[in-house]
Amino acid sequence: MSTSEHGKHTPSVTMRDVAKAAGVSVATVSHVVNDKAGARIGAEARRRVQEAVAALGYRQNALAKTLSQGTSRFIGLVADAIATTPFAGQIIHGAQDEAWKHGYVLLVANTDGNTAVENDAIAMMLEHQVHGILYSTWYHREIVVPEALHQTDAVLVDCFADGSGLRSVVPDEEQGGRTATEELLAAGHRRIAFINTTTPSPAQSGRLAGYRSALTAAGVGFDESLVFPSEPAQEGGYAATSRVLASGATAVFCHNDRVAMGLYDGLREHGRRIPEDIAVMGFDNQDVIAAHLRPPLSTVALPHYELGAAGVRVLLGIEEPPAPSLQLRVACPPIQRESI
Amino acid sequence: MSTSEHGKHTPSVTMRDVAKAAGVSVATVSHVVNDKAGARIGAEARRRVQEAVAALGYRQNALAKTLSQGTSRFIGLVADAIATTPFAGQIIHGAQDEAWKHGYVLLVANTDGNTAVENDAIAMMLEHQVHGILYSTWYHREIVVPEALHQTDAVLVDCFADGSGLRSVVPDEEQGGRTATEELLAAGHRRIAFINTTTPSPAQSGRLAGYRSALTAAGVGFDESLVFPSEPAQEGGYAATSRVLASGATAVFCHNDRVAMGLYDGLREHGRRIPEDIAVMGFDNQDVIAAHLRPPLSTVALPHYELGAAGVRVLLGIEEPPAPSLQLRVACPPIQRESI
DNA sequence: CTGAAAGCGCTAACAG
DNA sequence: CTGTTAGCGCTTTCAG
Repeated sequence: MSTSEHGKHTPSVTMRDVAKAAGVSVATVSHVVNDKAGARIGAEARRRVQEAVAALGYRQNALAKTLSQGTSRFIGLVADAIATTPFAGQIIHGAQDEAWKHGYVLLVANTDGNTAVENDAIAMMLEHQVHGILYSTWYHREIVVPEALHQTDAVLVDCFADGSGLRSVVPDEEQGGRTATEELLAAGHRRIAFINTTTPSPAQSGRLAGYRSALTAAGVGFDESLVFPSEPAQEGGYAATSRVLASGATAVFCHNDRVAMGLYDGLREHGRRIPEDIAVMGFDNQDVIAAHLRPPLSTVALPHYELGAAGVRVLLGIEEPPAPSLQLRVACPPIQRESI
Repeated sequence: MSTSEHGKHTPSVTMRDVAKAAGVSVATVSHVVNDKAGARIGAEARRRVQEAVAALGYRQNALAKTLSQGTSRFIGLVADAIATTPFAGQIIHGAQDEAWKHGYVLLVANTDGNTAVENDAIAMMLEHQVHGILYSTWYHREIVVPEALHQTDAVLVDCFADGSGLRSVVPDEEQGGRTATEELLAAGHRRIAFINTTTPSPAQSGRLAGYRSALTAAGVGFDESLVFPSEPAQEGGYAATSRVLASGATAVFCHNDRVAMGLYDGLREHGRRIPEDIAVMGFDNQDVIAAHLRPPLSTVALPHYELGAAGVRVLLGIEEPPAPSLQLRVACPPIQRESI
């Protein structure tokens, strides 16, 4: 260790240093390090520059570059809850991968849903000259757009705000509900119960609509008495067990994996085997749960990674949500395991 | 909508614009917007500047500022898996909150454990003049440090590399194991089984050491035959059930919550009630699982949020890991629920 | 083919 | 108290 403390702090080799070492001008260096198209640089000069770069360990200063070009390579991601759920992480992951792919870098901020923090976060991103902002929530819902968001290009991820004029990317709840139901139908079930959440949300109405449409399309018909309300957690699924059993259903589509997990418990207590006696379908594909229940739970995945990735694509103008909703709906694919 | 497309793209009001509008120089503007200590600015001038700022909607350009000051406000976080687990998100969250608190901004990158990506990520961060880098893994382990990391200030989070000279922040596995065991001891148990993982890791040895020391300290003594090997997932806990039962233990400390979840299943099949017939203690406090098992699982929490936060504190020199290990161990607190 | 020079938006002495 | 003036590291015409 030559330096004191831990700081290997930037001896900062600049372009000028490289230029001097290579015996050329900074303009030339700039051209070779950026592989400028229109710039015809002599083989000899180019070689000398490259050698100098290697020798000195030169690295561009992305900030200076941004300043001089006037265009930044940052994309901001403000989330209401990075951590409350395993899901949020996937959104970050998808956004980061996609941003990276296009040469952008992600600036993240967590706000815990606090409006003041939210505004600060957005302000900070604006000061950093972000190209745009991804505003995401950890579960699909309608939001009221923070005022500050309008000062830049923004796209909503896993949330939406009708009439705001903002583009958004959300999971296709209806298609998801339909898919889940179709899986059960395909296994031969005709009497399919649906334990739905009592919380009003796009998930509640969308999944129900999907369930209904799949049933109808299969000529089975929708039976109101087969849908059971429940809080969207283990406790709710457990509590719904006897009613579901009493309905004579041979399969049950649960609003989410946690409900399914509770139902598993209830079913077991009633001595029912899954899937022999009754099939169970979840929703969300919450890994820690779904993949490890016994039997592993068949479910439908919430495409969080894709939401994040699609968010940056929309922001960069690579993809365009259809008018008039300006919502890009991304599919929720079925995950087959052993509960059907 | 006045502008075409979605771009409210930076009309960019600069300091010069403000200066002109306020009839002062840019230096004056700089002083008032930064509330410079030593700068005595007349009340009148200050007011005019503030008005101009408000009127024009001026916002600092953080990048230009950085460039001129030579010191950036970025902290990089490179993670091997942002999303694979609910945990990683908490590290980001903690790091982000703490960084923010000190006026820093988090730049995140996910590498999926891919070395090439890792180096690119680090290079990118260096180009952005980060103040330093937090290198984190999603489970506590020893790593080999990417070469590039040595080119800046770095601290390891949830991992370590003895002899690398790098400071790290890790969970205190031993204290965690001790705490878990003590909870069981406090409930009056004397014959306490331990289902440990078969995977060598700081968690494996640390939790065992803690279990052992708690037992010894309580005068109960360590009994090798009470520790059962298991893969660290539901399946392992389930499989260990009969052996555990045969041992006559009245309580069992599981290597993690997932193992506990599997054990719950096994115990139920054997007709044992928790905690009446046998007490169960987990580890990790994996929310989706622990809080919603029936009965809710008592466990010990892995302090991911704190790891992230402490990581930035160490990076900023606010906290200093003790030599010679250079490891800052953060406590794993017990979470009491109803399985004991 | 290559170099000089003018900025990008802001800060920091240093003069007045 | 406030304005001038150099840069920070890089890009980008525009000459040569």
